[in-house]
Amino acid sequence: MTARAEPPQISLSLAPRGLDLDATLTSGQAFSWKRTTDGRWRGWIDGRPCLVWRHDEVLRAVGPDLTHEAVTRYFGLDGPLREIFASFPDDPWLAQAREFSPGLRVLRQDPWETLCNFICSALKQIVQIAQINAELRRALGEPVGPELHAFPTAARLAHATEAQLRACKLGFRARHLFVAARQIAQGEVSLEQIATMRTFEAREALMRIQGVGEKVANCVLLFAYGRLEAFPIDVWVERVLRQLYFKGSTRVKLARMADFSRDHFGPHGGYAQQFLFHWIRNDPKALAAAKPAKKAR
DNA sequence: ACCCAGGACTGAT
DNA sequence: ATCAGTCATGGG
Repeated sequence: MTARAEPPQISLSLAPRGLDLDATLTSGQAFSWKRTTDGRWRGWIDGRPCLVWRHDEVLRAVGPDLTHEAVTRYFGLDGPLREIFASFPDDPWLAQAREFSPGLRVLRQDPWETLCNFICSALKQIVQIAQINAELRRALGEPVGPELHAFPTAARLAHATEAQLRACKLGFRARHLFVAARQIAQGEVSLEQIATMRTFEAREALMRIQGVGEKVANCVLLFAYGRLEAFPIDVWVERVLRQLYFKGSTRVKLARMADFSRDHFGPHGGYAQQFLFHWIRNDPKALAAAKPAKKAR
């Protein structure tokens, strides 16, 4: 404890009925959280810095202007979890994935930052996306404390130079992010309106943004707008589907896997997708099960 | 040295 | 409509 006066903070607690912070915050949906040396998590909820940790059955979060409602919503603990899980198919792979990390939750994050994160995600590893997020904050974000920068607004990114963006290790994604920022700043696409649209129209609107294809649109719908039916298929989920649900067939096309996923995993398929994604990337048994057949050499 | 990463865009069929 | 080529950069 420092002797200095603390900034005004609100402390709160809730019984989350199971929330695995480590799994949730490292599962490739959020990219601005860092684990502290004592196992807590520093990050942002609704644009406000905070510190989050779990003690037994209680989740604690501390940060200026933080509310119980905001934390509950962010961690997706206000949804009908029991109904969601009950809607899952009786499926041995999904069952294993859920068993691997039962406390994994789908977050509901800020749409703008989530959009940027996934525009930057193309052909990047999760750690690198987090690094880009940190660079953008440091270079262009509003300072809100020592070594603490908010995520830059669309207007700010729109007025940056493409060279500034490239300096944040964006590579070829710099142009995408730059154009996207201008589109949002000029109101060509409204992230607020998207919240009111049906998922299909919301997806089409998102895909009008530069750097946003079907996969990124689905990530934003799932991880920011709470559209649990959105089912992103990245290289990992494609691997799971192909190897475990299509018997390793090499010719099944992406569109068919998307159709299958919608039918098979149901109205909250995106949630199932997140269990599968985390499972295949972290459970050695899953990796072994989904390993492609050895190519003849 | 080589392959891969939570892909999207472009231009040619 | 489908399909290969291309786009930077860092990790394993």
